[in-house]
Amino acid sequence: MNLYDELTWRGLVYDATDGLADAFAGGRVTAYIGFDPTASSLHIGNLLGLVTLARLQQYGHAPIAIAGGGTGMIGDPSGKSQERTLLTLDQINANLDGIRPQLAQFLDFNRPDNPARVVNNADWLASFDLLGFLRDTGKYFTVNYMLQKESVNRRLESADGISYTEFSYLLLQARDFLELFERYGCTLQMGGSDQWGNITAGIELIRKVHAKKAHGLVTPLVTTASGAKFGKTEAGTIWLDASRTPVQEFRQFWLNTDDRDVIAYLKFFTFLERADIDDLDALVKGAPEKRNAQQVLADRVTTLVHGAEDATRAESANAVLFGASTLTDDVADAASLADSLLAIAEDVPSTAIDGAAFDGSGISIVDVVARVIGVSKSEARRLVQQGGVSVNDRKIADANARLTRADAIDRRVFLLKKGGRQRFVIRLT
RNA sequence: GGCGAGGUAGCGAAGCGGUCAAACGCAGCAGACUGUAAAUCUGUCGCCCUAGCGGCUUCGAAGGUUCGAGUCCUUCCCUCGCCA
Repeated sequence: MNLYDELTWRGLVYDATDGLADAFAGGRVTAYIGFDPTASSLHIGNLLGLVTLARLQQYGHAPIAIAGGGTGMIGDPSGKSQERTLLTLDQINANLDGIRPQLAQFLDFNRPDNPARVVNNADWLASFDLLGFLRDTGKYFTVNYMLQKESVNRRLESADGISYTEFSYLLLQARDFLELFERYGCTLQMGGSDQWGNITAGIELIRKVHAKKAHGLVTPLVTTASGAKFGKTEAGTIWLDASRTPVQEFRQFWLNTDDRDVIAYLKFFTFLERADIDDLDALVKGAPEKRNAQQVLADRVTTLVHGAEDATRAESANAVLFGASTLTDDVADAASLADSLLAIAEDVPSTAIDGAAFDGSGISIVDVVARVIGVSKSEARRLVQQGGVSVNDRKIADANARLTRADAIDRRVFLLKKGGRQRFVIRLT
């Protein structure tokens, strides 16, 4: 299968310029995607672009990831209904330091024919002088053209309007494409569907300045069947940085994927081939409760982002945490169960509590829940009373209940469950 | 600068001077049902406790009127619209 057909099969082609398939077929294409340094870590909303760049490289094309140190100074109005808060230069630089290695992780810099590049557009954008920019870049665009862009137009109609700063953003991103075209022969820009306007502006600029044809390809917005925003959970954004989103939690996110989404995600985010994905598709349809596709998705994506070692650790930690740990009173079993829970404590949400607190009359369940889960006592009490809390697989619905050392598994560890999918290990010290 | 509208819990949006911790919707959380899925139904959704017709802090900010203010008055701040 050629690259264009593969991208199409995977559902990654939301829109593309005419002739892109021929361009792929005609030889090595240099392509880029820009990433905004809005935070010190990328999140899974950026993942589709990263994986797509990697896919491109596998087919022998040359990927460039732009870390948007320059455009980040301005703020892309695309997909935003409100003016953005400007980041300080210090913040941007700190964020760039965080995301650069993440970008690099997905790409191969050592391929002799098509090495990857990570570049910072501040390298050229920051050094433009205003008059020069207006003459060299601004002159190529009519305001009429810019006003027609969806990102601008929507904001014109909104009550908040759009600042001159963000209005200018389009020119900067167009300039990026031109710059990469000139420096590296880059002829393709990719991005999410909200980037189409920015991308076509760059294509226009290259056509006007060099009379050359450049291409654009945008991927669809990743959606969830339930209508929730992709990449967000009750806990917030799913980050690629393990210090922000622990590997175990990252893996859980993928494991909890809706049946209706899982095949699409496998196509988007993994390198599995068509036959394998078709097999999984059949499994989802035939035996959805086995969650085979979700398992594979979780394993593949976690391995891709965090490496095989951490992915395996997360998998085994979750196996213990969610395993059918029938908590018996058998002393030998208790000891081994306690051992296995303590062994995974570092990889899962866990809290250490001074064991002495459990002596005598012990600690109230509400206090334990509030402390371990990190909610107010009112909320902890509510959780308990609504039957949402169990300790060592025993539901505790009495808000006045207390936990003592004797309640602990082998007198040294508790397994606390909140609702159906949140579990915490409590170590007595 | 002038005129007008408005600022209420994460968001949206009600709210005759008393029974307003504040209707309702969304999001969230929990329960039932399940498959660590979805849908549906139910409950819940400021904080604290000795858990009660309990206490405390909230309705842009500060003052004031009143036995009592989200609701009235004054000043200030902010947002939006129209006009200059």
